[in-house]
Amino acid sequence: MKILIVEDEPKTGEYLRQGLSEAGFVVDLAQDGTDGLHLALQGEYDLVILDVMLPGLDGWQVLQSLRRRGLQMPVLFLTARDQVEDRVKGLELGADDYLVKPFSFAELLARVRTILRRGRSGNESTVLRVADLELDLLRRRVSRGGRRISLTAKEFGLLELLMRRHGEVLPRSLIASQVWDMNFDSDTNVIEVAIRRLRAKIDDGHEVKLIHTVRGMGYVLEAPEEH
Amino acid sequence: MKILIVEDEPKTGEYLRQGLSEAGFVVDLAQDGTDGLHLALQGEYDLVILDVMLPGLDGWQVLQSLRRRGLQMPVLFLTARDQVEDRVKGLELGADDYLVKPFSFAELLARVRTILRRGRSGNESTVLRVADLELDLLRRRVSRGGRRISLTAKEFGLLELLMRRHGEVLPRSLIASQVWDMNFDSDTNVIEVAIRRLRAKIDDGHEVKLIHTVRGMGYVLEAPEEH
DNA sequence: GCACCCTCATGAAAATACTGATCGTCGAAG
DNA sequence: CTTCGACGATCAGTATTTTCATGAGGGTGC
Repeated sequence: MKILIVEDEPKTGEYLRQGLSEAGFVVDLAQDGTDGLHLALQGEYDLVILDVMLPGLDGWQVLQSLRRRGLQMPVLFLTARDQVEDRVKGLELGADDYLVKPFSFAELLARVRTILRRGRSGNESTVLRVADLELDLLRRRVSRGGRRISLTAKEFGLLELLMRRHGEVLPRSLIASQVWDMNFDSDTNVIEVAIRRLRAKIDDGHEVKLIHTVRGMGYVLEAPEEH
Repeated sequence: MKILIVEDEPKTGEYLRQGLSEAGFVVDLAQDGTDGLHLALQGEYDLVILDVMLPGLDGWQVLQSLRRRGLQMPVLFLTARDQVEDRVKGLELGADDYLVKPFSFAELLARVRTILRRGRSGNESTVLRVADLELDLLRRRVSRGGRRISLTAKEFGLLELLMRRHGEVLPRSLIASQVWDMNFDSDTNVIEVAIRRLRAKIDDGHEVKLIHTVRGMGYVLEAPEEH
């Protein structure tokens, strides 16, 4: 899950980035409306968190531009205490929720999780399952065949992506941009290495392998066909 | 399921009413203690949410009157962060649980559901248990394996959070916002230090450790897997 | 003065990235 | 059908970076 934060105050922005990334999200941070809009237009975010008070292009203009260009990702906006009209305006423009500053990080996290869950048609569960492999998003735990497996943060993020889109072949460039915050830089093999480590934990010692390489295309996680 | 909210601040009350009714509860709202008590005495509520700071008849008096007249419905009360005595007092008077302001709506909802699920079960509800570790909210005491452990206020608050959400990995920023009132402060390591002190009291000298670090993600309290 | 809780500095450990070598697989050509 | 070449995948070992634990020092409030 990838989140864009648009917040001009560096300290707040940095803190939000840090906190959300501990909570398992991939986070980009833009310092003003123009940059924010630019990034958001790439369309690769699952959620945008938008401060309304921004120098230059303000929060509504960003939101408006996004919606006008057909981008439908959820938007959570941050507004000042007594600006009640703000929230009405924001919701009219198509925001999904708002938070009044100052807010607690716990509150933000709860909202973010609610919004992201909402999209997935009623699936209240925090557990992803493929065959006998389970990944619990909230507890941040993974198990296969009931046996607990401990993963590092990157491994967890990678597996989460593979499981969310299981059955789908994911190109390396996609993996690079979702799990790492990099645009594919061909002279590194971080991904191969990460896949290898993940395989060691997930597939080694199991008859049925779940992670498969698709030559020239990428990787896919799926339970093999029955015969 | 019918809930009564007693809250004098209109904005908060309205917010709670709205949220809970969206969640599928039937909700009544009283603006002061007298009205609240009056409504509650009709005895048709499954839960009462009670702000302790009320003009006129305060939360305690309402709670006390209810219990004295034999009404046993669960009561969840709302208290300020620094009023530790309030929490004890409330539990002593027969409330079922409390929530510290400011809280997130998600938190409230979770607490409400827990209380309604378990029904009214008196003082048992004031003790949190994980493995051989016990935390008594009412007496503000902690023990492990029957041996008493004395904690400071911060340590107690931290442990309470960890125990309430045991099994869940808690990001530092979440901990910071819940236990401290630090919402956007990143350059501090209070949490590491507090965890260390807590570990010294909870885990040192025990074979099974309950507090675990999850690198890059946060901390979790849980009993290790059995094999 | 005594708890308590914060900050700071430092070292250790873990996670991650990089390097370069080897291995496998696929397709083209014989 | 077989062989060979090339590209990508895999792997181990090492370097680097990030994160965490820890002990000490100092301030604050009761």
